[in-house]
Amino acid sequence: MDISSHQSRLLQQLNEQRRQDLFCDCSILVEGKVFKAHRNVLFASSGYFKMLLSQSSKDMGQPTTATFHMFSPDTFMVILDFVYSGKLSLTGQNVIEVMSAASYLQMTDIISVCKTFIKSSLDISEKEKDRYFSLSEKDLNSNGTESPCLYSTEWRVESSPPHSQMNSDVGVSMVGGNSWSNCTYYSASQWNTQQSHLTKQTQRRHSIKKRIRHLGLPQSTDVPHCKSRKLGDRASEPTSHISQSEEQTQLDTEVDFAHAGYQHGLGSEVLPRSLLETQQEHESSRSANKSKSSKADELYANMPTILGVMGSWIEDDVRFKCPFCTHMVKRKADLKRHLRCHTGERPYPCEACGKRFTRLEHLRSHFRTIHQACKPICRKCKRHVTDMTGQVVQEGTRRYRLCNECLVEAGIESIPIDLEAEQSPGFSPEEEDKDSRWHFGEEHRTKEVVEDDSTGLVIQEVDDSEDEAEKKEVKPNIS
DNA sequence: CTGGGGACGGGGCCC
DNA sequence: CGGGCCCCGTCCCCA
Repeated sequence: MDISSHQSRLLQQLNEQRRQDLFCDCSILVEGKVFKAHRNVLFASSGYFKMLLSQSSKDMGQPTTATFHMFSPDTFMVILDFVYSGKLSLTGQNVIEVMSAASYLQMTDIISVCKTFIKSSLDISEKEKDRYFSLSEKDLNSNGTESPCLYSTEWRVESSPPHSQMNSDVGVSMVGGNSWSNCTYYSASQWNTQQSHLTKQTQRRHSIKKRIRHLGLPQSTDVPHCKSRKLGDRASEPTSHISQSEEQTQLDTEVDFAHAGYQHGLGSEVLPRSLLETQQEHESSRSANKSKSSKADELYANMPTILGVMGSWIEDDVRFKCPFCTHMVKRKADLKRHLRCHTGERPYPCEACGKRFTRLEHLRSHFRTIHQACKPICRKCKRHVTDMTGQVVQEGTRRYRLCNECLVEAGIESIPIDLEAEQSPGFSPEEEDKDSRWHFGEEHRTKEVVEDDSTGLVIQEVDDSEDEAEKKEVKPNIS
């Protein structure tokens, strides 16, 4: 015989005990603030605590203390409230940090809710567009500079938490019939309060930024290398580990955010680099075409809404706030650029190596450095070299310069490369189409680098009928 | 293990 | 508004 209310009553009882500090056998220290909780509950709710507490299970009689520095007390309170109530209080400001913390604590339910929250924020933003225009224009017109009634959106999963410290002074109205999606209005004073909260979050931004990189979310970088992530910022934690589930969460999140482009892998698998690069090449073919209607552009198209949600006016200076983090920029275009780090899209693929970039300038810089050997410096002895005193050497798709001495020392007979004929991307698109061996568009030619074992040479194969299957002997492969 | 350098990402801002 | 430059921070590799 099941009594359905038993579970919720049990949870309520535990929550009550926690509030009254009854039978609490675990202390969690977050930036100096102490939270009391029950080991059993934490153990059952978080993979992180499961591991931590099972390691300290020998000391069952002793109270356990855990210390965290990577998220704020407010964030942990949201999570702890969820653990004891099943209710998660998410806002546009805290969702990233809550998700980051949940990722660290290995609480997949929270991560899922955060993902849903973010997705919903994008959906809802569309509906609010018209509303924003009418509001913001009227507000701006009324006094020229200030917006007396900026509004911000906040969402809550279920109702308010038992003792949420957030949003205690805001009015709530329903939006779109979504039972857990509320739109919250701020008066000017309330907005200031919110801004001070934001400022505090901004201070935390740098610490969270690193973690966000780990999440593969906004700051995700260098993904094709599947970099092993540094754990330096976690070294101070009681245990420093990244679980499989966190890894998976990162992947899932990345895929959800950035299905239009750059990916760690698919599903829960971490793909080997070779496969990743193959995928990236496929993606480069597809997404380069689609880059103009990319995720960032979609977000950008919704920008008025987002700005309505997040914009603020500081010292007569309009600034634009990113809906996904605390970053603010002065120009809309900068926000558009910034959004790419959230969507994960990299519209600029390097045709030489398949690596993709968020900006054309990064691609150019990469191409000059890696594939054009533009630096007149001997890679070995670091001396300055000229065309007379050194040569360009190719190693795979990578080119660099060696001085004549180092060339001899390495036993390489270099074959000069006409770098002038190989324009880097974007310098002169028309010329590029005619002359360059490596292209940064995607569909024109396919290039293969073939290693000839018999000669030890790297052959670049350019698939272009007009070039009569030009096989170009490039350089000795010195690897 | 550590420091230096290279590669890259991202922000500010000028043109 | 996009392109581009400069600067800084981070990560990784290597000596």
